[in-house]
Amino acid sequence: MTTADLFRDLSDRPAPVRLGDGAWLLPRFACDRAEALLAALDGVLRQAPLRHMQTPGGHTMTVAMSCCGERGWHSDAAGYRYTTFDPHCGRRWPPMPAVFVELAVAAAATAGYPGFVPDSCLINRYGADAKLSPHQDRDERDLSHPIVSLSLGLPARFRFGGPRRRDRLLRTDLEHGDVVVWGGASRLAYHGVLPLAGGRHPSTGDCRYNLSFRRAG
DNA sequence: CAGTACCC
DNA sequence: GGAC
Repeated sequence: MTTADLFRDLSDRPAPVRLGDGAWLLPRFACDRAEALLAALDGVLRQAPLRHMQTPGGHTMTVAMSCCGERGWHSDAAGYRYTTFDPHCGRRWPPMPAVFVELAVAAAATAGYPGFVPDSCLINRYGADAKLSPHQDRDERDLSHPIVSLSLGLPARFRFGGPRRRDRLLRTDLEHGDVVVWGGASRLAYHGVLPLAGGRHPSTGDCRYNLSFRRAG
């Protein structure tokens, strides 16, 4: 950490918003690093292109996905799982850029999860009409590690509930640079994203990116 | 039969 | 609600 990091003025950032027990929205947490994150994302996606995965039930996901880090999430007819190789090309997933790791570590620590270090980043691109039905992130080996979720580009209508599918889902808008962290009692909370509204963002054009950081292995 | 990172 |  540099001196500039230590003395960066954080006073213009809104206070964290509690979404549940152990779940926090950190508004605009990544705003000052958004361009560096997007530049690094560009490099990752050149090595591991976005693709529309199949669900085990036989549907094509509307969200386009890729991964970086030691492990990557994958879905096909055989189920959900993490792999150390990209099934698309048979090579390792691209390494996780340092700016990704630093952002995830800092956000997790801010939300009460010191010591979190991701080994996997799932990249989701939401184009027009893309959505993600409510689901749990439960394919990771050790659920004591939180999920760190970064939003870039167009805003999303995010839904966040509890560990049972029937639990009420709250709705909150996620904007460019927002980070959501959930763990502890909220680790298995159902969450989803409503269909993306149209529009244009200066940094990403007509889409939204979500980067979710996990420790999968 | 129950459940769904589904669909209409 | 239905199809998988």
